[in-house]
Amino acid sequence: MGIAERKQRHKTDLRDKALKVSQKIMLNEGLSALTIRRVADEIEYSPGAIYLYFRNREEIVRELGRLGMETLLEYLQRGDVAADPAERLGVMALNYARFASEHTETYRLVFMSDSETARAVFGSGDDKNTKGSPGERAFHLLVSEFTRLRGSHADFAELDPVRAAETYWAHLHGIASLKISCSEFLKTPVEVLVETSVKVLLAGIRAVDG
Amino acid sequence: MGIAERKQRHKTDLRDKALKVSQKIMLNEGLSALTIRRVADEIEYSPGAIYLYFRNREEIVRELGRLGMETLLEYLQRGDVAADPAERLGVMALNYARFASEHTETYRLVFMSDSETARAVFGSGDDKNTKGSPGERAFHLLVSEFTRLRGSHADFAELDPVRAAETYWAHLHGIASLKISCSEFLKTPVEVLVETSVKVLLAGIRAVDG
DNA sequence: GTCTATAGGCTGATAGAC
DNA sequence: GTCTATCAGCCTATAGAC
Repeated sequence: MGIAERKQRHKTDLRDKALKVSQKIMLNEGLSALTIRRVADEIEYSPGAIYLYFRNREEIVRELGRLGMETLLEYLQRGDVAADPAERLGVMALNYARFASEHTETYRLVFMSDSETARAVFGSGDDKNTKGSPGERAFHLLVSEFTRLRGSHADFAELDPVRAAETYWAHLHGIASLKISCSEFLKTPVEVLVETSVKVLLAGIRAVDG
Repeated sequence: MGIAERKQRHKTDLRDKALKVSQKIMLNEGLSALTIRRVADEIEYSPGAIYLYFRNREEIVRELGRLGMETLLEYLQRGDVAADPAERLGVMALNYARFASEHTETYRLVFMSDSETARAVFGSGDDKNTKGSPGERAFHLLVSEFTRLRGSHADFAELDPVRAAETYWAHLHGIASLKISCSEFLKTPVEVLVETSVKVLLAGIRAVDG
């Protein structure tokens, strides 16, 4: 079956290559610069050939979103260096903001465009993956950290982990996305905003739910 | 000069008419359905005629954003019914979320697209308007409310109004925009999220800055 | 089977007739 | 001031060459 395998390999190679140049185009020139013709040019094939590997442009974009969410997951998991749950939440918050600033177009694609894109990233992706989509796993990281926080600090005994994670996420997303779309009007630097917000949120959750 | 005035009136009438149908199209079918041809059809003129009243499609979109921000300003000013600064901040938060859910496309346009749109709305708009752009005035409402809060409650004596307003805004924007782009994955209803967030933020600010 | 070339239908924007 | 005709660009999708 060497020939069939070689052909299959050739096919996935070309698909991967197309995805890589798509990622490069999005990073350097923004999502709107990502056109079928452009991708085809870049990998030196005709526009029509792209449709052998992707159903349409949307599928390329969705794939880029999924890849981006895996990167975000990696960023968040780096928070594991800290020992204390509260401290870990702080590190995760900074890493979240760092991801948004280092992968602006990806962040915009996943979290700031229409719900369909988000659904593709959060909704059950591969059938094989029993752990859920990258997006779900990223959110679960937050939830489990709040669960640990509840267990380790008496002040947080009454905290609802899912509710707290959503509040936390919403706040971080607010900072990250305002920085992207209204940067001139956020006078405070993002890092400062994130760090004070982490303090404020944890203190507030302790005072309200504790 | 009656003739010139009549012509001028006719011109502004047509421009207003074009803006109104544009607003309607954006509301009902989304911004992507707003095309020059579509607007022209609706007001029963040829596509080329649109360019007599607007430099290009971008100018129509910008105008829609500016009009939307004036509406947001009205929503926020309804918070004045409450007597207490903290209570007013709560009402403003709910009205902010309500604006986002009732004017989703406008909200997305102003706060979730590229910085250029935001700049058009926040940046100094009309030369005549000494009070600043609608966006700046909306933000100023928040700042002055936090200033009043600082003056009226000893617990908030050390609060930085601008910093607090940015934190507050970021959080509200986070909730509103996640609801728009990732609605399936916010399990908690927006109103609940906003109300608990207001409590958490005020308690947190009091604990940290107070 | 794989890929090229091209058709057909959108879009924004402009030049020139009337 | 308005319209028609048109350009250039994007997209999807497919017939047919190799």
